[in-house]
Amino acid sequence: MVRAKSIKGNKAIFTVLLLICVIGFWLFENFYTPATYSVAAEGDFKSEMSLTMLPSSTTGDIVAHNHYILSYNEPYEQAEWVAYELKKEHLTNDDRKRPYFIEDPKVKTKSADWRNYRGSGYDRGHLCPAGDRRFSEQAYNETFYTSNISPQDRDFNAGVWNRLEMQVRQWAKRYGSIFVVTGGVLEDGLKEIGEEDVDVPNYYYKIVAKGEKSHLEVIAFLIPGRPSSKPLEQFAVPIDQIEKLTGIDFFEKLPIEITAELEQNVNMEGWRF
DNA sequence: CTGGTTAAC
DNA sequence: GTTAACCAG
Repeated sequence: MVRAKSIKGNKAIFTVLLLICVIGFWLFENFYTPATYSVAAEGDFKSEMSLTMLPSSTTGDIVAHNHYILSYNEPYEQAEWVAYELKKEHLTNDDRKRPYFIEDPKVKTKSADWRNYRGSGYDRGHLCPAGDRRFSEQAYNETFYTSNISPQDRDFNAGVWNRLEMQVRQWAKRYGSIFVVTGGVLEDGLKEIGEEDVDVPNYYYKIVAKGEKSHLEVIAFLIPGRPSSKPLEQFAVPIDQIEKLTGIDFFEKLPIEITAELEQNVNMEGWRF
């Protein structure tokens, strides 16, 4: 009978579709890997320094890569901070091929596409500098996630900001090991670029720490995202000022007795420029 | 070092 | 769309 036959036919088609779904899912699970530079084996965030000195996250979206950690702020389409330890041994001149900027596979909300920056007039400015992570291909490539960049004025990035990054490398070379936290000041009313509305910070900050937990030495910088030929010293500010602007608590895991005075003052002794 | 632009595949 | 070579501050 015609009707029975058609039901049978539908059943067969349904079975085939189901099989395709099952096989497809199996293939996806077993062979699909998202674009990533991550390598499970590498990673050096077991160190006490990194764990005890991480800032607070205003978003809760903390992502740990093998050689730096960040807190992503989705509405601004960039990290609110990026933190990493810079050791003397990290400083190398290894020649590396610049990879493509890709979405950070570990940011659940998806980090901004690099095309937001195209034609915007702004640089894709690294937060964790590529120049600090040249010691391995993995470390270098990791800095090319779009979660690690922020729109920066060309002459700011290649100028005063680059000078600060070079100074930080000098400090690492001189003092052995330092801890760095950096980001743009994310606030209301910022200019936005691209289809995803990536915010353009007006200010960038960088906090550098060295020494033992008990007597930490910290210096903080707040620099407008414009070209400047002023000496870096003139941009030093108390950490408190950056905390008020960003809402981030930079040494929340350390005892208040240690951090209170540390954060209220600018102490440049112990930091040779 | 910090990057962008261009042209060829 | 990707990549390598070249260019600029």
